[in-house]
Amino acid sequence: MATGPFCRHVFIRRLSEFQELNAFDKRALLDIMGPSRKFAKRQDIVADGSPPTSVSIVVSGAACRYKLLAGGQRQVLGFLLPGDMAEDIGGGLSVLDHGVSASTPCVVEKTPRDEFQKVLDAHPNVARAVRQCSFAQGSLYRSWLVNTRRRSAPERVAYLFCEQFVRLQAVALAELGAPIPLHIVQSDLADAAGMSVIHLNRTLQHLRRRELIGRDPSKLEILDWEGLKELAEFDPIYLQAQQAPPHRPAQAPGERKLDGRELLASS
Amino acid sequence: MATGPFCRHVFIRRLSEFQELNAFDKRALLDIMGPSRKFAKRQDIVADGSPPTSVSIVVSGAACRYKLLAGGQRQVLGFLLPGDMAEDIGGGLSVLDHGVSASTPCVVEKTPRDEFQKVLDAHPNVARAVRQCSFAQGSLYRSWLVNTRRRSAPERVAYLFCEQFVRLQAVALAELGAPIPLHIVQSDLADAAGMSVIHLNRTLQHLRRRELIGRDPSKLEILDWEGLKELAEFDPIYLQAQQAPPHRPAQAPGERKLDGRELLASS
DNA sequence: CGAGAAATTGAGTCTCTTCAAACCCCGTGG
DNA sequence: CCACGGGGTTTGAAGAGACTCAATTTCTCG
Repeated sequence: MATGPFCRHVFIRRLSEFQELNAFDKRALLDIMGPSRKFAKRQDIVADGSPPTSVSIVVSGAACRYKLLAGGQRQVLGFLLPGDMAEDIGGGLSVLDHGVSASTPCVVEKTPRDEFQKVLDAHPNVARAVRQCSFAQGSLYRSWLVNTRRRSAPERVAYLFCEQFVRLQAVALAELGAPIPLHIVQSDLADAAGMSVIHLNRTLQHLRRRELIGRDPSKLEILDWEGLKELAEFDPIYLQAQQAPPHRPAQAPGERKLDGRELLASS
Repeated sequence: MATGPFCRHVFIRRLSEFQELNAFDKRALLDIMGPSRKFAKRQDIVADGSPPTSVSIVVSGAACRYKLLAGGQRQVLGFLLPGDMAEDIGGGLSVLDHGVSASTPCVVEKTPRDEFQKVLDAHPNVARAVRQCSFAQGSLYRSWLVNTRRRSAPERVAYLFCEQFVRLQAVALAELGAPIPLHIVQSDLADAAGMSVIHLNRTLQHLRRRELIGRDPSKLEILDWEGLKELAEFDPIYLQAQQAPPHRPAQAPGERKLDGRELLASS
């Protein structure tokens, strides 16, 4: 049964990290999920300036939010991993203020925004979960803001790696010791860290020389997690979701809380 | 009557920009509003690392979100104007990831977080409005992220001025032609623009020489709005709230929509 | 009127950028 | 099988912007 505690849908798993959902909540969400669609590397999942008529949920692969500037520069605003939503549900803007494109091949589900809105109105638990998601986003933005402006190039890059690793770990896509198949090109990384490709390259060499990361440019291998965290002043608190606090509306019979172990195991 | 269309509470006016609220919604909000409290300039309204047990709403004055770094540096993450909320309501974090302090003397209302949560669960309109507020926050963070990393010092500062002006205008605290009594010290501005005070000072002189802003350091006088916008590549779309779209639940009798003119006039 | 805070100026240094070019890996077509 | 080509990566060198340290002036308020 799709609404059981081991629900496989990555989006519902994500929401459940923030807020316990009952069977009706899950059912309602599953009912409105759109068909899944594939996106090739570099393809836009949602274009900057398009009207937000749907909500896109990344099911697999990685994507990035970005903004192009007049000078042709590109700033990456964040990465999306499985379970993340691309658009704000019911955001006030009539058009999107940034684009989202696939960093690796992606599978995405698009749901009409109105359907989603209805579920939110009818299901306070879901509304809470989405609210918390959006606050978590805010927290992420804040950390990027600090990181991007206040740290040196090596620290900035180290920070990105730390964050990426922890987030990947949370969706069971990475673990310490194993190299992470990050198919992100240096120019993407440079756009995220806000520096030129040349400087990014030199920065990577610096991190390699300090034996913090591996030498293979095609993947990310963390050699010294503690050292990387220390260099980046990385503190993962801001990434941690409150562990699904119990809640007000009647709980559906047979439901129980997922613990972290199960969440990872079921993916 | 406090719940009428000309409701004077700045927070309800703010929410109404995003989402039309009925009399019950407004009543419920007014009922839980905490007592107002004064904060002196520089005083913490909420401290970094404190548990988010309440929701603080700025009623008058200006405040800023900030984060202190290990090196003693401070990054300002955004400014709060009347009607803004300091904490995320029901964010997943067990402690705040940043502090909020008064930039000018402030009046703030603190409401217990749980009360707020209950209103959100029971009032989908309010939930929508808050959701949209939080998305608007996200939009603001994104623009800061771009601004902070991709623009030169004069552009960055010009951008901050543009944004501040438009936001102040939205709450009827500023208008073109009149100098704005911005009691923000240069060190705050420097922390927001992410540069040293010295460099900020030189940047201001640069903007003055170009006759974009006035020479008085104690207030912000915009001499050439168009020029400032152009320099900053400033596009205010991201600040615009959708103009209170009509909505689903039954509208309370006697209620009608506020238009922008009335909103400003009633403040 | 004095003291401290805020704003301003000067000088030297370093990070990061830009421009330019070489390199390397890998898939393609001759 | 190998030259060709192109994206991605790496290297070199010069210059601009921003930072730090240090000192001076101006403002503001008790």
